[in-house]
Amino acid sequence: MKIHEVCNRTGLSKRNIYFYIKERLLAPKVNEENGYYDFGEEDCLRLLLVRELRNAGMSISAIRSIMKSPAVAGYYLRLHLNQLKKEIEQKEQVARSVERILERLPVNPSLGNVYDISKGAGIPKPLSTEKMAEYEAGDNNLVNQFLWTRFLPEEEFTEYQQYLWNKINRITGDPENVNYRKLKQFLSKLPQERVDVLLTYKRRHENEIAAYDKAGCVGYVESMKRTIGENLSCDGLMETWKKNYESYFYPVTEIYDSDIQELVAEISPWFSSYLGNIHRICGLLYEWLHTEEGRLLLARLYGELDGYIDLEHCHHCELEALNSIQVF
Amino acid sequence: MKIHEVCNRTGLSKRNIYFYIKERLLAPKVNEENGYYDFGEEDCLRLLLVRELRNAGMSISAIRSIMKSPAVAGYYLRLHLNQLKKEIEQKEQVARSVERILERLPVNPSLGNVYDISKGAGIPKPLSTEKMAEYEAGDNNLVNQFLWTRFLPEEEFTEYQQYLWNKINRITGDPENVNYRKLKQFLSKLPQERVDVLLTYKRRHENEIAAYDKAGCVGYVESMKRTIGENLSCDGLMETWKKNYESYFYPVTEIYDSDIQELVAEISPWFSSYLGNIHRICGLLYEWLHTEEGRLLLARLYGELDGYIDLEHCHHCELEALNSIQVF
DNA sequence: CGAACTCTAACGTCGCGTCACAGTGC
DNA sequence: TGCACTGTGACGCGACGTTAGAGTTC
Repeated sequence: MKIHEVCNRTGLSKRNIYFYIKERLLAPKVNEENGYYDFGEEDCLRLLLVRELRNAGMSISAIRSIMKSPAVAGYYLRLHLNQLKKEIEQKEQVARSVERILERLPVNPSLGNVYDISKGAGIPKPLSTEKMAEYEAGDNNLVNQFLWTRFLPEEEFTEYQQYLWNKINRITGDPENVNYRKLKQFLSKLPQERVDVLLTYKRRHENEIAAYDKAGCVGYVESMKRTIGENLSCDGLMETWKKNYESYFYPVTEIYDSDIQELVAEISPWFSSYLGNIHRICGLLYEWLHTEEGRLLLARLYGELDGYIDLEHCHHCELEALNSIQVF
Repeated sequence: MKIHEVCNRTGLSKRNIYFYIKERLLAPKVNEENGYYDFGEEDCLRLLLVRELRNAGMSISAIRSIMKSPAVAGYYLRLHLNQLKKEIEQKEQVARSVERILERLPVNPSLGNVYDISKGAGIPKPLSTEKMAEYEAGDNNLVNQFLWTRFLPEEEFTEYQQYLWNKINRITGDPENVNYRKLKQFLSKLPQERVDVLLTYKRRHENEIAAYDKAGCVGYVESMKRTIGENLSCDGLMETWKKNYESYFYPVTEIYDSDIQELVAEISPWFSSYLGNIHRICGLLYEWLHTEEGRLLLARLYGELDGYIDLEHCHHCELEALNSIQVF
């Protein structure tokens, strides 16, 4: 299919389609002889989807993330919804202020009149990116999208599963919840590529762990011993760890270790498997760290991460995070 | 005052202030010796006002119009309010659609899933500038701002005046009102500079007419004879007239000639004077056109403007408009 | 051979932020 | 003399629209 037909079928302009190609939202085949693009059905589908998401006001970069791995669609849609709500609230405030100005404005005002009246109308400050992050970055549902959706079953929820999912969102919905607030801030400051990398890496990696049998778990423990040792020697990684410990690693550990894990496990057999295996794995590693052989690594852990680790309080999650820190 | 202090007092950045100077929102004095700006109190006031209006989301060009002639502030604020309301409505529709998508989205969707669900969620088409113009460009209050505010008294309204003004807006608020709809479309298509020129020209010109005594009126009639004769010879102006007759000149004539004029005259002594004088002037001119001497011009009027004029139906406004058509 | 088509590059939009640089004041 | 300040110009952003031009197909 040549571009002309694609224009007809999608309603997009040629220039617009070229733009999306350059932005890597689609990569149609190229006819080597003349350099023409050769569009297929999937390219049309992608373009139509891009148009829908653009109409919804999503940015090209968010759309690119979705096109690369559709699994993150829920996360970015939820994020976008939060932003939309904030913008609506902002515009409504502005509209009310402008109405107040119009009510009070004399017929032939001077600049001073206009200023005095505008100043008194309570026009809000613009939404800066900082404030988007600093204050509440939307509801906690976004964090749950980030944490759990990759584990959830692919088929439509049963009523019970829906009930459990709603319950999770209700329990964690409290805006005062410290761990969720920290994660919200963390996520809103994290550049999009990093979010994508985290989400896709975690999905793949945790599914691997969920699929291990006992031998697999033991093998993984061995690799963790090596990897954690290596990571401890790398100053850059240790700095990353310390910098993100308060805002990411620790809150995630606490959330994984809270009552919520049971609810998620009840929704999702995958998460149940993951939970069982990661507990077994980290338990083995923890025991080994307290043997003669492991004592050296344990000492290095507490030496390097002075204050930035708490194995007694909750050992499994932090060890696994230390093992996977390269993706950061 | 140098720029550093202005930054402190206004909270704007240096670069931002330079930008506003380049955009002609203020023009501080320049020290000829070293080329430094010398800001005064009024410059600070202008900057503060600009910041308020920018926070309200107005464009630089609209703000420039207001800074040049604060009298148009009401018009542009009303216009901006209409746009805000449309944007809010649009965003709310989008937000509802995104919520529907999130409800229906499976946990690990394919691109096809995302597309099907998005398509079914009723995401609205983006607001194009054409649609802003083509459909209703907001409420009719904007048209009343355009038509009447320059006549209204500068002091705060009395209760009775407020009552009359509300009544005018109520009477003309019907979205089906043909003349108002035409004017709304006309205004929304007119570039901003043209709106400014029209508003400021009309304010000045009509105040002049309102101030005439009898001799002034007679003198003005003489000038109208000449000007209309000249304008009739100019093909460009005649084309302008015909092009805008249906969308502007005729609707304005009808509105000026409707019951509303009495309400405005009751609010505004200025308008009352203007109305009396323009009636007298156009009456004299109309009579003259039916004398031996004026017959030639009358014939040219009907010859040139075949179908685009209707002196019998409402003679005063069209003659005056023909006289002032150069501002178009 | 000419018209219609395909691709690419470059500039304009809007409201600034962010350098980089040259000149000035204390 | 050094350092803070003043001005100006250029580039960047996001999502394209709009030419302008070079090459290709029918």
